[in-house]
Order: sequence, then C-alpha cells, then structure tokens
Amino acid sequence: MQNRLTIKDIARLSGVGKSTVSRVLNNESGVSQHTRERVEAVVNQHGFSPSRSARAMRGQSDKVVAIIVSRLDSRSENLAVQTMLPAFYAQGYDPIMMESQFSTERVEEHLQMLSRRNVDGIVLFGFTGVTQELLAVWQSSLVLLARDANGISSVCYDDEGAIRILMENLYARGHRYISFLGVPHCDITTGKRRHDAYLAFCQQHHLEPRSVLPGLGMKQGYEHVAQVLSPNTTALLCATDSLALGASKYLQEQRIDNLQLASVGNTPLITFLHPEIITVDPGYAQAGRQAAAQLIDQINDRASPRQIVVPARLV
Amino acid sequence: MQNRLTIKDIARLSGVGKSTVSRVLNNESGVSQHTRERVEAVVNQHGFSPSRSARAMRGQSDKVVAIIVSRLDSRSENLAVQTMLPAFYAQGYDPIMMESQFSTERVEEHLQMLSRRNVDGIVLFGFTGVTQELLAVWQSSLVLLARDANGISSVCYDDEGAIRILMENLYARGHRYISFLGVPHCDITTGKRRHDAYLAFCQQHHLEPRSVLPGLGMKQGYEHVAQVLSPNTTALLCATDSLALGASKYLQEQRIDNLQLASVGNTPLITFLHPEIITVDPGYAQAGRQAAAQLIDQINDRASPRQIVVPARLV
DNA sequence: CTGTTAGCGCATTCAG
DNA sequence: CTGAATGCGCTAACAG
Repeated sequence: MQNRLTIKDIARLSGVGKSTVSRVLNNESGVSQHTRERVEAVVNQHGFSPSRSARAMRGQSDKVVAIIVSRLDSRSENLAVQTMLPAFYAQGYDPIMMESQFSTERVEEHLQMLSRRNVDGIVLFGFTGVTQELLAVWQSSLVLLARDANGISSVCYDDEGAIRILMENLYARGHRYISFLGVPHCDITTGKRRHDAYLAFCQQHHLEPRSVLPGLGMKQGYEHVAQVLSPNTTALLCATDSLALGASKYLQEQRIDNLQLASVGNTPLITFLHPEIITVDPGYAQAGRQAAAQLIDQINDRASPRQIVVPARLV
Repeated sequence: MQNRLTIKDIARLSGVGKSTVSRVLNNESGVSQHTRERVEAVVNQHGFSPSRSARAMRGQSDKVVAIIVSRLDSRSENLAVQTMLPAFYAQGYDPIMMESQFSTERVEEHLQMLSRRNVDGIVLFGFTGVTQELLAVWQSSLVLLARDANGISSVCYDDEGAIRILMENLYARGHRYISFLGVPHCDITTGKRRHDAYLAFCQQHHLEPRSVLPGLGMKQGYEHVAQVLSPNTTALLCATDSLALGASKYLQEQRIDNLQLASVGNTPLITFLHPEIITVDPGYAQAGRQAAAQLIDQINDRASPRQIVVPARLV
C-alpha cells in the first residue's frame, strides 16, 4: 500500500487548517456550512479516510471488538454471528474472531490476549464452565450470549418459552404421550431449563413425562432415543436440532414414521430433512443483533449491563 | 480500561532509555545481555505490552488480516478457517471476519472497506464471479481459496484427484455403473473439474457415464438424483457432501438401500448420517493452514504469489 | 552499547 | 468560526 493522504494533505488541498478538517471529519459543530462543504468535497474526491491507528492512539479506542464463538461450525452461533457482523461494521467496529472450543482455558487465554490488544468489547458465546469471576474484569465491555451471569450483560434465549410453545402445539394436536430428548442439567440453559419446562407442562396437563438427557450431540440422540419410546408414544420433543437429527436417524432405521417430531432450533438442515417437523426459532438472528447493539451501547457509555431475553417463535 | 503503562514507564522503572526498551521489545541486537534481562524482568512483572495503535502508526502495519468467507455456515470453509485462526494469532495477526454471501458486489464493498482500513492481507474464499481484475490491486496481499486466478496466490483443492481416488475405489470394489451427481460447469472447480474427472475416468475404463449437474444445494441433490438412477446403477458419486445429503434423503424415502454412496467432503455430518459412505477429504484443514502461512509470508515479503494445491485423501 | 531527538496522523487545547 | 501548537506511544536516525 503506497502513501496515503493525511489530514494535512486534505487541509492544504482545501485551503484550511488541519483542525478544521478534523472537525469536519468528526461532525463537530463550529464549522461554517461553506467551509464544511468544501472540505467534504475534497475528502470525497480523494476518497480520503483518516488513519485508524492514529485515531486509536489519540482516542483510546481502536474500534475493534472480538467475537468468541464456541465452535465455528455451530449452526446456531453462525446464525447469530451472521446478524452481528453487519451491525458492528455499520458502527465502524472491526470484529475479530476467536474459537473457544468449549474450553474455559482457551477463553481465559483469549481474554488475556484481548486485554493486551486493548479491544473495545467482546461478545462471548457462553457454555457450561464460563463463570462470572472469569468475566468480572470485562463487566462493562462484554456481552455474554446464550448464558447469563451476575452483573454482566447477556442475551439469552427463552428456553422455557420455546419448550412451552412446542408442548402447547403438540398438545393442541392431540398428543398426550410426548417424550423428551434433552441435555444433562449441568448445562443450565439447554439442559435444565428446557427439561424443567417440559416437566412443568406435563405436570400442569397431567401428562406422564418420559425423558432422557444424554447430551447435545447427534450421536447421543441416536443412541438414546430408544429409551424414551414406548408403544403409546406419539410425539418426540428434542431440546436441540442436533438431538433431533440423531433421533431421526434412528427412527428411519427402525422404520418408525408415525411419530411427530418437534425441536427447538430452526436450523436450515433439519427443516430440509424433515419438513414435517415442528420447530421453534429461538431467535438466533435477533440475539446477534441485540448483542451487537448492547455491546456498542455499553462501549459508548450509553447503557449499563443488562440481561436480555429474546422471544422464541414458532415457525 | 484504565491507564496502561507505556514504554516510557518501563524505561523509567528499569532505569534505561525508551529506545532501549523498544529494542528489547523487538528483539533487536545491540543490547547488552544484562540490560536486556533487566528490562524483560520489568516488562513481565507488569505484564506490559506495547500499544498496537502506536506501533501501527509508526510502522505502517496494523497486523490485521481479513478473512472473507462466502457463508459463515459453510462446513468446508469452517474447517479451513478453524486451522487458519490459530496460525494467524501465532504470528500476532488479528483476523477480522466478513461474509460475502456469494455476491461479488459484497466482495467489492468489503475490499474497499479493507483498503481504507489498511489491513495487511486478505484471505478470500472464491466463488464463481470473483475475477482477477477485482483482485488485481491486492495481488501481493491476497490469498484466494478454493479457486485460482492469474497472478494472485491461491490454495486450491485437487478436484481431479479427489474424483479419481473415489472412482478408483468404487471401481476396485467392482462397481461398473457409477452415476454422478454434480454442479454446473459455470462453477469451474466444484462443477467442471470434478465432472470432467468423472467423465475422463469413465472413458478410460470404458464405463458408461451417467450424470446430472443440478447445483450445490441439498435440495438440488434431492430433486435430481432420480434422473441418474437406472436399474443397473450400483454406485452414486456426489460432487459435494450437500448433494450427497440431498440424494440420501431421496434414497431413504424410496427405500433404495443397495446403492454405494461416495462423495467429496468429509464433513462430520455426512459421516455420522452415513457411516458406510466413501468420502475423500479435500484437505480443508491443510488448506487453511497453508493459506495463512502463504499470506503471512507474502506480507513479510518472504514469498511471492504462488498457486498451491492441497492433496485429497481417502478417509 | 545506550540515551536523545524527531516525527508518524490525528484530536485537542488555546489563541486569534 | 478557524488555525497554530502540543502530545498520544512508539520506532528510527542520530549522537554520545
């Protein structure tokens, strides 16, 4: 990259002082309409844009945020990141990506590196093991996704709501023997909350609950569905799309095709493979948007940490 | 973020001049062992790290690269990015992410933004429509993935090799009626090259080719497999995992289970759903590593643009 | 070998 | 309303 123009050049070219150019660039008041227009003309004409680094050094903020996903190939996180990126770019923030791979040590390493790098903020996709003391330092410049923690911002999915919607739907369709395939309770959100919501609905409607909580992989779904199937089971509710995928493989192999599937996830894959499945969209896209917005607000001191829950929606 | 230490503080704390600290930080020669150690001690003790922005301003390089994926939820690209990230971080580069969504206009926008931001380099996942004139300006600081273009660096997959390996394998297993499900030729690599390799093998072994090239989505696979199935077909070769996924859905619905499936992709999903499938790993992981390495070498003028092909491997 | 000096491009006083 | 001067943290060129 060759010699870029500087604010000084623009000043010379438009016959004003450097500071005037600076004022125009930052939309500051105190510049006559006439001068402003002339400077803007020169700026546009040369496609000038001020040096990030110089600005950062002066300011404090390098306008860089980090997004720490658990895994790059997580469908749900992809959907959230997809809406997050444009939101950050629109505000002039460069998002750098990191992968935690569900390891708290990795998160710690990344956080440390980010603190050195002086990033403005962080969006962290939470998982079991990510505790608030780990994040305490970042409190004011971090948004946790899919998990909540005391004192720090978070954007969570409405686990109870998602399950309730699905159960109501299944119930309305006449199903009375609905089994549940879920995730262990050590996973608070996807595990405990969704399972509890299932149990609550069953109790409220005098249904006999029947559930197993093997984990969140396809494989677990495949290997453990059998345990919740009884002769009178008519519907199967899965806590995640991955579980549903695994379960569906088993069902197909066993030629069981009279079971109504339902799951929370709404990822494109499951919808393609099973158009007849009933799914709830936890609101990944909205969560991404909100997380970005909240983080930016916090960075600019326009908001304090707060817990956000995005609504689930039947599709 | 509170007041961070500066190089000046470290200088004062260790009783030397600023430039000496700078020399130590940059591992420059011309510093006595004794002084170096003392400075390093102070640096470590305070966990000091120099300001990126200040460095960038002085040096030109902000040590930032961009990764432009086509879609965040592309399995293959995920696998490549997964190895790329650590490679960049290891060399002190911050990778910022962008999504092209297969739109050349988006690529153009992003490229323009990146030129303003003065990034050091770019990894771009290519697709049909990405031409060399678009990239010409970046020539020396761009690595194209999965596609090649004149004069610019690229890391490609061995499309011919991948197909040949699979065909040889199928042939060796006794299959003589092998159908092909592929992608239109307007997609040079995944489309034309793979199809041509299939045709070449057929001709060479006097097999009757039978193929259809609907596209690269699951849906296309699902809707068009039927066209290549004849009573004597014993094997089906798919140009991508997505196609295989779509095809397999159709096969399952039609209760056709005497067909040997093969595909190039090796994504975890297909292997889970169809353990019996024969797949070739195009080398996504290695491609990511290589792309990062090549880009870094180019940035540091340790390499000129070159075309790399990663080998395919039967799994 | 080491300290001093002078900018890099910008935002921010401070005078006009 | 506007321009000149100052310094952010760092590296490079220059003296000791």
